[in-house]
Amino acid sequence: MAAPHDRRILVTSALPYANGHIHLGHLVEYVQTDVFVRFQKLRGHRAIYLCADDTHGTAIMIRARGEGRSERALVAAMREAHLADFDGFQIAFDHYGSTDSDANRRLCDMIWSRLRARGLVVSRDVRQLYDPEAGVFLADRFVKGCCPKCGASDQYGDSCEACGAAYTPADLVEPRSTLSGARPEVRSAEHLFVTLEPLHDFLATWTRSSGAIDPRIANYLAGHFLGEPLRDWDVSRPAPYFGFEIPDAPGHFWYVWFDAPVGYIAATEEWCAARGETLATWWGRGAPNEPPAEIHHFIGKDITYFHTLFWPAMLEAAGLALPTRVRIHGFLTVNGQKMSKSRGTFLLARTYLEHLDPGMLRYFYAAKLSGGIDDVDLDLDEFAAKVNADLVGKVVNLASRTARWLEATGLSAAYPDDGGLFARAAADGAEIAAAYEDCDTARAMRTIMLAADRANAYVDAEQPWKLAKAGPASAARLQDVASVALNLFRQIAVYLAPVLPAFAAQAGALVGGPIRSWDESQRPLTGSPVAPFQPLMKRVEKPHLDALLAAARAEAEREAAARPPTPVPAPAPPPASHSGGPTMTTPPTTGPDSAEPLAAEPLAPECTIDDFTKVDLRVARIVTAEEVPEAKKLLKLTVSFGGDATRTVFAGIKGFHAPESLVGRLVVVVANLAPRQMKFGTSEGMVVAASGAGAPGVYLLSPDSGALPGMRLR
RNA sequence: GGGCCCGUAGCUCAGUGGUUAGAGCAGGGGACUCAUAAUCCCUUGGUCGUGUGUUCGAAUCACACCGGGCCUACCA
Repeated sequence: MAAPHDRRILVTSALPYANGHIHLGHLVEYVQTDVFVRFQKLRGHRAIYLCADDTHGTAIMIRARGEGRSERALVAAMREAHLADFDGFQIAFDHYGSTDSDANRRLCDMIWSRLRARGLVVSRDVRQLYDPEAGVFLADRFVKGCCPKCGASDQYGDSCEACGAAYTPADLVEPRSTLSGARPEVRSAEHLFVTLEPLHDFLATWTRSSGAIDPRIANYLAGHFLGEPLRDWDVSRPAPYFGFEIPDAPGHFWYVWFDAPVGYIAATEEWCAARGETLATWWGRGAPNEPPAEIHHFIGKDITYFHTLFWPAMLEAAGLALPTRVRIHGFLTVNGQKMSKSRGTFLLARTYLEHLDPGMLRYFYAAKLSGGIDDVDLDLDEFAAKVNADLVGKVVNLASRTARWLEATGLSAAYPDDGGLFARAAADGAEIAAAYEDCDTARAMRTIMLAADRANAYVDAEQPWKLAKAGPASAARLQDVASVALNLFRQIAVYLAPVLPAFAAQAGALVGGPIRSWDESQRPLTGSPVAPFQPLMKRVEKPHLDALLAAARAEAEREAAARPPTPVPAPAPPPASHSGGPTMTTPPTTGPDSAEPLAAEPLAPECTIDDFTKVDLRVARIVTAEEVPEAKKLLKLTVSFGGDATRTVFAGIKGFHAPESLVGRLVVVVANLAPRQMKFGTSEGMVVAASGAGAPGVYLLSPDSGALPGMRLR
């Protein structure tokens, strides 16, 4: 290890695929990585945390097609969602790129030409199933048919779930494309391969002796891949493919797994460009006066061989720095089982954020992760018990039971005799730091909680509440006791800061200011003012967990309902009895409102007041309302903003509101919406209405009586 | 079928050759009342999966078996 403050540490998490939202399983890795990076920064090292969206490949292409938009539109939308989720969980990337970037294209090109120059690229024809209707080659999972061994129907192209037989898609009986239903044909196409066998010795040595990977993994690789000649790696896909076209092989695109890890470097380059640094500082192999940077990859066990064989092979061939360490973790289970949509345990990041504090999950993961590849189980009862006992009962309690006595006086001017408690916990810092360094956060958390236990015992023994009642004679002693307790509290907050950044900030606001350095755990504070105590964390209660699971289940059901590949028929118009207006369909509510509508449609990402004011909402009066006979859902309305300002608006409320009942009533209109040419005329605005899960219908909004057309909503 | 990991108190785990095996949570009893029914003290609870070895000494090492998990499969 380099001198303590001389380390340059580049850290990555695996790139999330732009085909889906972030869930709690992903977050095991991002939390683990973020904790590691925050720890390194707190220790004063130069650490950067880089990640990116993984955007290319067939799955994205197919999904974009299905949604009737471009791949880039899909990818851009998913990026926003990913970033909002990460932000919610306090995952602090130094840069978050995309594999669909200019930097990535250039770097892929660079690495590719170096592979070419070393003669590692070979070309060969591959016979693959082709969907003549969709016009694409089919990956194994896009083909279904009957198992050639046992005849089971509806099996995927690689293996049979019924009898376990393995085969190739071409072996399937009565194969069909899951994209179009067409019968695939076998076609031959040229593919480009990276031949890895020339790097066999290098990989055998590197996996075994570089220290980058756990010996157990090295053994697995040795047995599984390195015990025989390495197979060539197929890195190209014929058009059409969403990705980068290979410059010296027109019509061929780099396979998504080729350009994905290069995204680590591309993100670094973008980060460097923004700060005037050079890429070689991080991915170069070092110089006499500049040793190479440390590179730490955090990944899940499912992508082990990409990161321990292909990736180092690419880096070696390209003359770039090799990973210092590949950290492999297991999967997440919930209540002891795989996350399951039908059980309601498929928990999306944003669903969690709507119900619970992200810090609690960060702590729970930290308390569970010990650096190994075992799966992590999120048992919700255990989660609640652990978070409540440790964070609320022990740590937060320390401040909440003593801070009030120091609001007036601040901390004692000299650190009082505490029987060696602070010094002991300060000495524990070395062990805690070693555990963090090792990604054994479970050990770190255990050690920290022991300090919290000792601190609470101290408070009990000193009985500051009695000192408080004893009056001025005991004031100095009271201040001393509380000063010790708050110092021990802040010391713990420093140790927990990598895991609980928001909590650490609040602790700093209470006493001592922002926590900037690990060293702050080594010296007690004296004389500092103490702010009024604010609640730092709420206990997890059963209803919170029940609501979370209910929301997850509702989400899964909503998604399942939206999934059928055949176009969903337009909803049939409801019975005419619904058309009398909003009052008829809304029974008075007595008990608590259902959680269903919100659960089914989680809140959108946060926006600013500026975002909101871009939308000009006005009160308007409906002047005319008429049926559009050919339209299934639309009514044609003329609305007035007062005076002679009127607009023609098509509103999707047919069947829920009789036209004649609408004339004269006040509604809310998006007044500055861009005009939209529709089949039946131009719509010059949008009438605001509510709809969602839990009840059918579309509900118009009405202002309180007295509002005038043209008034703005704000 | 093969490989790897795990099996310690009701639960989650620490302890990996050396005094009567530990912690947190849960259970029981008590104290306190400052604190988010939080905290503190005492306490119940384990033939350390089973068996056989190695050793002066085994939860810890070896072998076999039983049970669980992960990975991978007519190739390690």
